[in-house]
Amino acid sequence: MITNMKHIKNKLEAKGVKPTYQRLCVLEYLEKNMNHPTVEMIYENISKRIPTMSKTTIYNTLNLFLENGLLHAVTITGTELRYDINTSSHHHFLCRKCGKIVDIEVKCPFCDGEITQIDGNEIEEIHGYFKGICKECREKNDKVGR
Amino acid sequence: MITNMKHIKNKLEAKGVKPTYQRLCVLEYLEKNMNHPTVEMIYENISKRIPTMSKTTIYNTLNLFLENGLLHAVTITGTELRYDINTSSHHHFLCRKCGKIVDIEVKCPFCDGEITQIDGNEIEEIHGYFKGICKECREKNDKVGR
DNA sequence: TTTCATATTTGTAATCATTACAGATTTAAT
DNA sequence: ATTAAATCTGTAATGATTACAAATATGAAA
Repeated sequence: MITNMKHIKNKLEAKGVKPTYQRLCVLEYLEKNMNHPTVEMIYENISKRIPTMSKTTIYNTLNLFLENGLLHAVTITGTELRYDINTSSHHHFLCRKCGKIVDIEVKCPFCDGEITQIDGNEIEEIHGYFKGICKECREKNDKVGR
Repeated sequence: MITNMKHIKNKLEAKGVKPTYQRLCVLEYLEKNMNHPTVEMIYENISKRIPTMSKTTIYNTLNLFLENGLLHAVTITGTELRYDINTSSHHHFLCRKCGKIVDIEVKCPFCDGEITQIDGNEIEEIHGYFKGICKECREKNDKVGR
């Protein structure tokens, strides 16, 4: 699947965000890399193409995208924010061994948006986080143990 | 309800943690303040009683408690860790207006511990985070708007 | 009780993620 | 082409957390 720049541009304009070159690059990276990258990962990659790219611009752009609903932030590690282009309702799994974050496509009673408040608290966002050992790390561990 | 030091001491010893004075104070504070305090809040309060208390000791102690299952960490804000003495299965709500974190006692399919893995990933921890406007902020807002 | 090894605490410095800010550059309309 | 506004850049500041080494406390052995 090829993510072309025209599609990226349309996506920005549809949300009322002016499509600058830097913004196009950030959004394109996020569409190609859906592994919930850190700011550092995004910066490192885009710096190769745009050597003058500033990390501040990455932060500004990501915050702008967040405000306009182009992204979701994942706070699962507690020490850094991860970014997720997949804004549909889903949960996340963090492996405590390799640090990988994977999407969890699982139904929960809150995902469908039917429940709008709990105990009088108005719900705008729902985040489900699982932590443990991922499939790959478990299999790797089994081999070593044999 | 009075949380006496003897009970705190027993709780530490039951988990194999040597009950030093600093550790007793941190655990006592957490039992009395179940509003998911930050490190700063814990430090500020205990400093009043123990003026020599070091923030590093707070961090060391909290990490020790985490390792020994005396606490849970809440990563809901993304920029700081919050600490929760309530280690039973429950979820959290963060108000984007006042920043308050409240416990959400709601049943979800994962809370009961019956589901131990998803897509081959072994689940050790489950965290449910809701974000929105809390009951108090909503009511306050209604009054102003009238 | 003294001695000594070990664990704990303390304070400072370092690190890492993020934001603030001001100057430089680009954009878009006139 | 001019010019005002928006955007980008780089550095400095902030805030949370950890690293580390010196100081202190603890507990067992003599």
